[in-house]
Amino acid sequence: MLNFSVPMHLATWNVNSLNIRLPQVTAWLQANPVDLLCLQELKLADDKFPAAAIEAAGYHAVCAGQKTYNGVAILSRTPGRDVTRNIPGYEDLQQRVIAATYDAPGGEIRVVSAYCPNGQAVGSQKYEYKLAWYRAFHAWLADQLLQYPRLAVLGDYNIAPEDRDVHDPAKWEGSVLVSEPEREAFRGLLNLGLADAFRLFEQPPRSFSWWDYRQLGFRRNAGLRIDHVLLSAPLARLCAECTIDKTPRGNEQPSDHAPVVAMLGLAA
DNA sequence: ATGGTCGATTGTCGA
Repeated sequence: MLNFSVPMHLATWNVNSLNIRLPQVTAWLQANPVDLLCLQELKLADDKFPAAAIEAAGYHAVCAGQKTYNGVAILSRTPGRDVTRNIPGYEDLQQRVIAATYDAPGGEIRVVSAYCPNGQAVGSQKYEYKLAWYRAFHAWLADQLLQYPRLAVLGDYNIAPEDRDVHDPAKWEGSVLVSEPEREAFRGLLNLGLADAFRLFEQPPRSFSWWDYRQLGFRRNAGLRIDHVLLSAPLARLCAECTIDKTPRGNEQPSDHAPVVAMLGLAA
């Protein structure tokens, strides 16, 4: 018996303003024709979403935007359905979550694009908001997993899960993006049965997805790995590769984040 | 040395 496998590429990229980064997004898609791209930090309202340019690039899109801050989208080769915006039941004016369902070989896949709160500083109000938001996110993902066994949650988690995800763990110890309560929140998602796709494979040491614009962060590789692809067990079993594409971080006028790409080998 | 750079906005905040 022959077993056919169809590759499906899923990606996530915090673009830090889709207005500024649109040409880089379409150029990246041309060079990396992924099946699905989750975007974060659009920083534009829904009526300003560049739908025509995205369609011209060959992608459908669903988005949950707002002026100035936050905003998420999912670009896809095939249209999404059953779109969910925000975390149901969690009152929040900040547009941080969008989810949709996609047809794929072997059955439908549920995809979440998330821009998790930054938290600003440990002990701040924004930090407390971050931890509360993560509790709501956790509960909702538990429910999503019951409805959708094939679940992929991609985005900017604003958490570096382990010290090997930090360029200078001593310097960062205990600070926001790295603190133990945040890492505990991240591990809580893994304990739902989600796998960090990047860590399913051997990876180059000092692999990061975000570098501060200041202090020549990228040139010094002074970064953090805070952008993640989490996969439910049925998808994790099919995951054959997960990589960070540092190329666009070297562009002129880059986003401070790099895209993360996961490849699934789906049964035809 | 407590800054530094971006983006959205036009003061200053958020990251």
